[in-house]
Amino acid sequence: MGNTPPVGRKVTLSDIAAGCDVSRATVSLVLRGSPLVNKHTRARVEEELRRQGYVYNRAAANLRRRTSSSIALVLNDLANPFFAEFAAGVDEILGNTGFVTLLGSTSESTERELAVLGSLMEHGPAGIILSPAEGGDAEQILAAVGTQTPLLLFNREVGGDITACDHWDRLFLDNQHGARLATEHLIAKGHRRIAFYGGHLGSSSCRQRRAGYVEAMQAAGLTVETRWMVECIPNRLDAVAQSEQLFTETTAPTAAVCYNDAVALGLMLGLHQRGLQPGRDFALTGFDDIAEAAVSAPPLTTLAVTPRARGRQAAELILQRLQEPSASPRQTIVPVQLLVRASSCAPHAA
Amino acid sequence: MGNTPPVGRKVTLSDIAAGCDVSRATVSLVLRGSPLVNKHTRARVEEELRRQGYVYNRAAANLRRRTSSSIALVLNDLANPFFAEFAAGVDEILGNTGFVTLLGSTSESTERELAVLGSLMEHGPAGIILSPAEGGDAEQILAAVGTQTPLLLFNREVGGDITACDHWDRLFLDNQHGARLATEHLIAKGHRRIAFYGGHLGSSSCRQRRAGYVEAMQAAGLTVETRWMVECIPNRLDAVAQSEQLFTETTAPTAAVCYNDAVALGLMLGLHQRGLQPGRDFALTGFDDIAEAAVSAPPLTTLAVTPRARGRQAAELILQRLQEPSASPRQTIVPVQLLVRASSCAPHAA
DNA sequence: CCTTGGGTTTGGAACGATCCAAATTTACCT
DNA sequence: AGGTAAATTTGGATCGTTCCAAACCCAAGG
Repeated sequence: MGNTPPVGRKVTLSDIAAGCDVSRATVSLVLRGSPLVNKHTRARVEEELRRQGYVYNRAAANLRRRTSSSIALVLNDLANPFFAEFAAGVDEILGNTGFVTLLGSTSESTERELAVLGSLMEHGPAGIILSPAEGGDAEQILAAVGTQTPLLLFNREVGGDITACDHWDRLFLDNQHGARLATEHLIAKGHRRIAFYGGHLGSSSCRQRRAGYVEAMQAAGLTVETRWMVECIPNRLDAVAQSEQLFTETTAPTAAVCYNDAVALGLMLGLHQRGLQPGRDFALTGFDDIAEAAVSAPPLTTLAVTPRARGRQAAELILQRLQEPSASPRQTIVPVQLLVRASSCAPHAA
Repeated sequence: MGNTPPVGRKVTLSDIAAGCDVSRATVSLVLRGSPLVNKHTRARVEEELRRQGYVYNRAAANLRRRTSSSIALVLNDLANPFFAEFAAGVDEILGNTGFVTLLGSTSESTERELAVLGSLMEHGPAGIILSPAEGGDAEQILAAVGTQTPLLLFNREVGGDITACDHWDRLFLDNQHGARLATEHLIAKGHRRIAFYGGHLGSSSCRQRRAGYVEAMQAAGLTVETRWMVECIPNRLDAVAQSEQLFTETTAPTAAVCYNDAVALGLMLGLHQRGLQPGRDFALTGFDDIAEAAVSAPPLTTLAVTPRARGRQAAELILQRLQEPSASPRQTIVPVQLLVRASSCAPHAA
């Protein structure tokens, strides 16, 4: 009874139509649950769909309808748990909405970022969520993505002539306020010689966190020593390597606001190597609240940014943008929360 | 000079053809770098492509050519650094090869896994890399992905009737041997009362690791106490909660082989709470070598699995499969390497 | 018996690319 | 100039779906 499904080739809507003797158009209506089609034909068609194991070809449909059902997610560092959580959040929402996530990881390389964006654009995503690589150029990115596809910039500002991109939506953490909170917390603990440790000036988040630190220091009437503002690659390894820079002079800082948790954990190791015990001889704070922060020795005072929730938020923002393509661009700054743990002790010996 | 690019609509190959007075076919040849087209026409067309800001529509091309340029990557837990690194590795290779990664994260839910697979299949991926959720059913997965699309199973076996899926490629860690190495190491340190801590029996990797543990214990003539084989959800939180189970009897173990690093780190916390110092009063080993393992207190002895390299390998395996669709299915077991750190001390007091 | 009209169904032209066989131009040789 | 081979270009069909206007069916009403 009935034809057999085609071999080797995928089952198409025409196969179904032929299989139960109706037109392609009718099958298409059934697939989309149109109320136009008669109950009995619908049943017959649905049976045939099952029988032949039909799978919908969304690419073909998208082509005809001039629509898209994918969102590109381009991240500067997927391996970083912060972004991995973020990606999980994005995918969670997109999956629920019938969109599919096109992933691109740039490993912090701007050339690769452009290549990835170019490649993803060829798949015609409905929108783009981009956490840019450091040192990227706004105009180049704009050239890669065009003006038709809405883009949500996450986490970092991008370099170059930004005015050309003022129609992009933005989702940023309140870096400045977060760093200010951390600094104020250390000041309240009694510290006066406080460093800002780690990060690259190339990234906007680092500049913003430094600004928050400076703000708090000045508000408290404390002097900001430029030799206590140390740059390093924001990972554990370089953070260990550069840590000695804090102790070159006779008067060393007693505390440090660190660019992020990875840097803070690296600094802890560096302190140990100098015979200092973090959380007793030296106070420090991080940023991100990665899983490790709660269980390091000592547990790390840091700023919670709930990356998974940020991912969900980013997905929702881009979906909203698809609803209203011409609404004015939106910049969202999400607050961060100070989590006090044992690493931010009072100064050891006065 | 020349027409203006169309507004609102995307510029197509026909626009270019019209813009420089050649046929669509010629433009198509230029795009694909065919040697057939004359130098001068090529230059003219390329200029026009630039001028109008053309972007290739790969979906349309794929439709016509009956090909695909995407690979689906479905992971049970993207937020886990192990899988995040893996995903980064996959994307690294795929990106270089002109494929795009369709991401799907299932959060360890089998219903969601089926939904995600179904949704991704509609986009017609050339292949699938799947790290299945716990407790999934082979036949259901097979029904979702069909027999046309090659699938690479990563990290875990899947439940149910596997015989139906023996054409799937597989990439697994050598869990059994890894756990055996860890256990032998602890035995060599002088331990005789060794527990196997954490993981779910529902997952094949846990069963394999337990098997390796049992193997080593029996080979050394040591008894395996079933009350020292404790299950827990493989995350830090539950690992802390369940840790007391190791100490219910008068004779407690002096060491534990842990299901993975997260569990081991949780157990460390649990030990602290009992007043035991891991790496001095109690020895333990992990599995995975997550970033944290090297810097925990004490640093964790564990099995390195280099997830990023696994990701690259998975991508390469699936690409090979696309080259030779009918080659016989391949099962790859990758060796793991024991990294000895301070957590695996000798027994404290005999 | 013919009309009217709601409920269903349908052919054929899109969408944006590629393939293929055939047409056109150019180049070269007697 | 004429003829042939090589180089280049091209129309039209096609991939799997959706849209649209038109066609079909059947019962009720005049």
